[in-house]
Amino acid sequence: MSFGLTIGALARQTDVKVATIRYYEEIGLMPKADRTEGGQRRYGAAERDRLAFIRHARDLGFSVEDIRGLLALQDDPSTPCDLAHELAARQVAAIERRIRQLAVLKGELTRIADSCKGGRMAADCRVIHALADHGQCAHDHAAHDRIAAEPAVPPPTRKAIVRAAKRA
Amino acid sequence: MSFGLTIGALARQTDVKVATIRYYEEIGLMPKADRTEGGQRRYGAAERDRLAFIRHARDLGFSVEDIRGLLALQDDPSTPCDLAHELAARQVAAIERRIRQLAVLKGELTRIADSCKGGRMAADCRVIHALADHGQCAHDHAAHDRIAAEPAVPPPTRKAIVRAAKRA
DNA sequence: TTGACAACCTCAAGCGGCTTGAGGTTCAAG
DNA sequence: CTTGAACCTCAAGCCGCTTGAGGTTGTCAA
Repeated sequence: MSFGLTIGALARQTDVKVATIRYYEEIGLMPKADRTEGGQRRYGAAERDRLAFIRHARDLGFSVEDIRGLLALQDDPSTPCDLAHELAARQVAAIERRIRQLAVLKGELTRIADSCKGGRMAADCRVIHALADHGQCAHDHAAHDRIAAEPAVPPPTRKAIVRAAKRA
Repeated sequence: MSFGLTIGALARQTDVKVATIRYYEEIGLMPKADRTEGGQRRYGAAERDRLAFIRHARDLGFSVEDIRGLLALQDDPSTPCDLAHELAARQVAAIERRIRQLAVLKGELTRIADSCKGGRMAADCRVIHALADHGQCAHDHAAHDRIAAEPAVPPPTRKAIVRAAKRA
């Protein structure tokens, strides 16, 4: 089964950095790896697949906590997959919100920048003035919601997770 | 000039949290505030305007470091405003990139979620399988560039800034 | 067998941009 | 004069890693 992949080889295959793999082990996303006598990690196909799954889900914008849930599903394939759909749907909705927001911001910024073509002094610069006065804006805008969906159940703190992972 | 605004009143007027205002003072975005005899902060119109400027620029997605540059321009209105335009243009470009990425992600996720309508077991769930296998994806996707533009000159570390602000 | 050297190891701290909390002090109204 | 909301400082926490120091292992050629 095991190919005896080193952590570096695994990193190359999955395009996940070495330090990140160790981090995933620390927080319990990846299992504790087998070790050589000298203490170096060695991985097999199952670990590679799991890491690829994580990588892909991260690329799609899922939070680490979301991924914990998705991995639990994958680990126990007899449970219903409604959770996976709910997470996916929330993620799509969050992405849509974010796209709409960004479109508004882009319009605002473009309008501001176009209204003053540079080369003049800051005192007369429309960019500066527009930033100083939100009243000039065509829309309300607030850029800072996050993409990740908020979990229905308040999750354990990160410190708690790291600690739990260390105990286990 | 000074209305003698308390930090709480300023927070309400600008929609910036009290703790955030103190943080901005710590990192030197806001000047050290005047204090009452008892040591409480009091603000005037100039500070309110500056904070509104910061708030607005943050809403538009500018990083704190970008804002430092924009504020310096505002503080010295005889300098040319090319920097402001460059920052604005970079920000627009970054937003466009981000929107394109998110559109790809959304398409991918929607396709995945639609291909399996829930209610079944995780073993057969397309969402789970699609996450496990990037080969099923219609596009490459990597969600994790940031919106903020990278500065041309490597900036001082954050710690250094906080320390410098404390010395001053 | 040995020596070089890349790749590995752990542990601690850093990044942005705030937020939260503990534990204490000030201020304005009644 | 007393209440109590609002203020103060300082430290630590949040996410999801990344970086760095300082030391050890594994592999290859000479």
